[in-house]
Amino acid sequence: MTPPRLLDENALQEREQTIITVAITLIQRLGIENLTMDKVVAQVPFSKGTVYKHFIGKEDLLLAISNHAIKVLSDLFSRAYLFKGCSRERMLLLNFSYLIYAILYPELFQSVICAKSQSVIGKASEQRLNENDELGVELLTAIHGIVNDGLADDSLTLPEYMNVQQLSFANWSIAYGAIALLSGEVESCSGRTDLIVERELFNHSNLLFDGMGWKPLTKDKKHCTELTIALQSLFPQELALMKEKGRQLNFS
Amino acid sequence: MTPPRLLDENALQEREQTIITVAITLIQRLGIENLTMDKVVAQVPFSKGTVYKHFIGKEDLLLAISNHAIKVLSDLFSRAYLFKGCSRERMLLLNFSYLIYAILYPELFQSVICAKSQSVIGKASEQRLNENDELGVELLTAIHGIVNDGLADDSLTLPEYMNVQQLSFANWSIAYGAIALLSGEVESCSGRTDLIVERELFNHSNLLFDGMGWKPLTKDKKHCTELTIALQSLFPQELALMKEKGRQLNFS
DNA sequence: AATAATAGTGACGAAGCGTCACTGACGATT
DNA sequence: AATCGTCAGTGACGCTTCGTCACTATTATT
Repeated sequence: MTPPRLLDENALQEREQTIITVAITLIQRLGIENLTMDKVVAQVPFSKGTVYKHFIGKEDLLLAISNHAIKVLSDLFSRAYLFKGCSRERMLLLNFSYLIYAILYPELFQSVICAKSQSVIGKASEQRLNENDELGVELLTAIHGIVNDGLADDSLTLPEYMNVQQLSFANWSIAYGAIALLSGEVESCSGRTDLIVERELFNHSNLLFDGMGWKPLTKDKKHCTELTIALQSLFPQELALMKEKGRQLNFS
Repeated sequence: MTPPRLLDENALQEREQTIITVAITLIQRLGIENLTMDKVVAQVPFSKGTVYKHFIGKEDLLLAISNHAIKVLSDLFSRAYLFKGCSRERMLLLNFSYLIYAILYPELFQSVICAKSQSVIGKASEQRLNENDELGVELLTAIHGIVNDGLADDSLTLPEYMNVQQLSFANWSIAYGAIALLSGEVESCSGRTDLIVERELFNHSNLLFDGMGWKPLTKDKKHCTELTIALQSLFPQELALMKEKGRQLNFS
């Protein structure tokens, strides 16, 4: 006997996306700490059992949200990667695309961070973890690409004891540090009076790039107005959205 | 009538410390995600009600643990601050003291990060939040101090658009980024093959310091052996403990 | 119509959090 | 010595959340 095929793959995907979207909305409204499966189920046109067909548990759903979030970020990264400009400028743009993302979608940014914790990873499905890995690699690809371009046109030289991966990671790491500590309503860093996340990200990036000898150095060229223009051309919609939120980037 | 004084302040403090210690042990054993008040109560010689006299909720206990953790870190920081050496070397040492801390006490490191989240902050007691602020400032004091020493002896000059606080924060931020992404068993950063936290921390720190123009620059002096020696003299016990754990620092 | 296999449901058990009505101990008062 | 008032301490209980599973509904095949 042939087992009846009642569910098409497409509808399944769609339903999964519905659940994820609802969950993200709930996180926006109530905060990630108040997300419960019961609330998700209540907001969704199917029952608990069905939701649990898609996600083996709350943590699996969280990781799915994180994966969705990484896809959104990935899009911003690739725009920075494809920008026509010198490599150093593009890397700075990439860092700022990360910032824009963190400001515009704080709930997504938070989900990704939250999903890194052992408590989530330990309970998510194998498949979703694999997807997470792939997406992570995809993100790094953009960074690697820019570093490689810098090496190719000689505006950047590898320090003797560092390879491309390490340089790329250094960039990711400093952007992550500044944004995680300063962005959002997270009371992350006491004594952080007068610290403005976009300004610090700008400064940290330039200090790092100067330290790498990534040309043009700050002493030869102020990257400030250039960045403003590039951001405007690359992320017009996003900046407009931020303006609506009453948030404008300001690095003087 | 005189209200009977039956409880002395000292015993209260001691009891609170007992609870905190037990909770930390539980976190070590079971992971922070599996810490429950019931388990703490079961391990402690007094009842739930009494525990809740000290901590208004689970989150309050978590913040108390975080505060304890910061005190431990503070001690390491001040040792780095008091080291006899040039300012740049001391700042590098401070960053490494942070790393040692993260490796030696991963549960404390994790508690601090965890306690930054809105879900914890929002439910902790006012008093404990104040203590947290003070401790945070204390931490930054050591960093500020080293930066100021660097400025005083002219090995470091403020970039025109940055002040002491910003420079200090830059250092904190890059150390945080590297350690948070690479240290511990947190599956934080996919595609992180071949990244070794101590080596990357070493590199990021030096790139940043070079970018700041903090003398002596890497091109004039390899800071590698110097760091090894200083670490051995400042943190002999800690390094020995790490060795016991089968973990040695390796930045080549 | 009967059957078989899958899709979907929601009541329920387990576990965790935090409360509150109660117990008991001790000093003060009579 | 008896009574009272106050406060430390207790743990059973109510509430919420998670995730399961026995059951119902739906659809394709015979």
